[in-house]
Amino acid sequence: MNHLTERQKTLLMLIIRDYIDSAQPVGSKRLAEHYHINLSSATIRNEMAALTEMGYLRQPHTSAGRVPSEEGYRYFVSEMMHSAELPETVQHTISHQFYQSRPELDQWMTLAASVLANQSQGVSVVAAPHVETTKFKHVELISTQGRQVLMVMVMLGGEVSQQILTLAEPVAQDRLSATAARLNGLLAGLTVQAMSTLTARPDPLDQDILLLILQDMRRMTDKASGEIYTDGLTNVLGEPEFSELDGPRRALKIFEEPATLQDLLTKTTSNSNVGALQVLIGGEGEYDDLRQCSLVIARYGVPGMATGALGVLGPMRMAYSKTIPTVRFVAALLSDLVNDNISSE
Amino acid sequence: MNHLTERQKTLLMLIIRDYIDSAQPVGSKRLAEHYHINLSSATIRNEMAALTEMGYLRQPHTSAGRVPSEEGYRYFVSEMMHSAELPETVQHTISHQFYQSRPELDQWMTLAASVLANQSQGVSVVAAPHVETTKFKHVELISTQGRQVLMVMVMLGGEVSQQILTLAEPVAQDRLSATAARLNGLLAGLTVQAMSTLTARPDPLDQDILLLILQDMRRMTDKASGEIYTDGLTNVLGEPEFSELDGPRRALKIFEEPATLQDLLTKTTSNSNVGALQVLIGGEGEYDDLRQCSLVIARYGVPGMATGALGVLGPMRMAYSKTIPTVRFVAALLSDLVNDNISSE
DNA sequence: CAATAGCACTCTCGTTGTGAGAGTGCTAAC
DNA sequence: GTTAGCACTCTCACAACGAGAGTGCTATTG
Repeated sequence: MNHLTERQKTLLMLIIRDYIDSAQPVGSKRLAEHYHINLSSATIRNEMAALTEMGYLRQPHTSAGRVPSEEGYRYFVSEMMHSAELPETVQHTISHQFYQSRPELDQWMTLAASVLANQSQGVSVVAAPHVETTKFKHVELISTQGRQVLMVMVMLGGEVSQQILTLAEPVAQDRLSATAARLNGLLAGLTVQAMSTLTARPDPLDQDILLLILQDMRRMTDKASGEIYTDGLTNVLGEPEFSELDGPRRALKIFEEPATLQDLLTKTTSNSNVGALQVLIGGEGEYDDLRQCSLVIARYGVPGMATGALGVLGPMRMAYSKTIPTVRFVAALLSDLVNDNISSE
Repeated sequence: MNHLTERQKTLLMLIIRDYIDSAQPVGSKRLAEHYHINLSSATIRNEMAALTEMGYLRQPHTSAGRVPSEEGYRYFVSEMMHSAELPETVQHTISHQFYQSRPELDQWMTLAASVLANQSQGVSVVAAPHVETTKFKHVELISTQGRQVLMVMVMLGGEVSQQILTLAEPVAQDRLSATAARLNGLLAGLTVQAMSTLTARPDPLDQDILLLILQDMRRMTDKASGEIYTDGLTNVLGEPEFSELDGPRRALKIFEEPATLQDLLTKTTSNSNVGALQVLIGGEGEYDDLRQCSLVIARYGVPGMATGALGVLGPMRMAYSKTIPTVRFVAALLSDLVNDNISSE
């Protein structure tokens, strides 16, 4: 595959770079003039023909400039992947924001989404970390009124789930506290699997709550990760390809279906390790709604403990050179934060 | 102002109705043919000229049909306001969804946003109810690791706030529980005001936590309502006025600035009672970004206890006849739910 | 033999012109 | 008061056309 001469390589890079910020087909003459390569337009034409032949470029119609093909972008990105680093000043600014925000998960998620969207000028998606082997830590039962009880569950990783239960009949706070205390002793450190093998509790209230806890933990394990945070929708609305075609507009529909989004994030990153970046260009033939878009995703967190995914969606000609390092950096940052949050346990 | 003859009235209604679902200027001939009024196109023209004179209609250019002006929409809406009711079957379907969902606030909010968006084909906004006189009920302190402590606070209305604290030094769960118990006894039922008059606690940990509780309750009171839920963005993206002009596109920017949205919701509904609907047409001269849009808002909840706001944003020619009853119905439904949730206290 | 200059060819795009169609306002007749 | 008729205006869709940009190919050059 990699039978490109050095000259073809730089040419291809230039073309893609130019197209990314002009959004218009780039021709041989323009290329020869704007960038000081010591080549005539004719030579460039020959090379361009070759690159087109090889599938890296495409021409919208006979006499227009060339436009990168998906293959072209892919090549471009693979070059970009290793080299690019976010400028130190930007790194500092971002870290600073994180460390001075309130140390809560949803603050971090929102911030991450915001940073990604601003830096990349695309739409950002951040999926909260999912504790992979959820272990029970603590439950609180708080009577709020009549028959309604607030149940707050804490997992070992710090994940919290709250739920309002409606009991068959009113129960005093004393009895609730006693039940909670007994269950805390019994369940501390257990996984869902371990819990399901327990024998029935003598006290019927204990038994009822136990079942609810089990059910809730299953629910948390089932949905791959918690919530999804998004930012930057308006960034992309202005792009030329979004105002004309309605192809890319369909892509935005994804953001209204959390389930689909979840699926996409987890599926595409499940086989990649934390720290590795994945770039999905033009839906890769699989995702029809993303035909004209690209997606840069990374998994973050502590493998085996808690991981989440985050990424940026944009037009196929998105500013990869900015997006890729940003995604990588934010993923690393969040990994650190998650790690700090878990490690002492 | 209301010097319209009966005939002008029906004509105006017909024109607006037609424009709402055709999105095209409506002419006298079309009107005479499609709807069986016993009038010739010439007569209709005369009436249309009169309506234009009075400011209810407008013509994009000399020889095109008429288009409703903002004033026209306003008239239309005021007629609609009282009469319209949601069909019973739809009412049942919606109620059903609510009563079979998990009885949690954020489930309800999400559902409300979804229902509003689907029914009205616009963008929905739902602001969680804000407990107006926040009263403390209960606090739990749970050691999660080292120096970090999870604080869960429950308010009388069932509102919950959780926060992770980092203490100066590790504290055992026993001591945390004791502190929580003491504070629960001390603070139960108090408002922020009442709390601030308390004298300092003897135990330094108690005192620290007390301050944090106070701070957190202030935070909850300050931000007018809790979170904002949104749905249906893609509904509106397809509308003709959104694909051409970028005026309305700016309106969507609002949804990325929770603060602005908050402001809009609270400001415009603060002087109206729960149950009353407000329709903002074309930004009413105040909101520049909403120039080409309309907004149907209602306040819901239990006045004096906990109220929130909800609404639908759409193009100026939105389906008011569906949106208005839906907004009213969902507001009433949420009011009931909030009421049920609070009343027994 | 790779690089280049030159040239004929192709395709898009913005402009201009034109005619059909839709809608209006006005006046005169019912 | 209502309507028929008519002249007028304006938009919109379509066609023609020329400028401009870009290409591929071939002959020439260092």
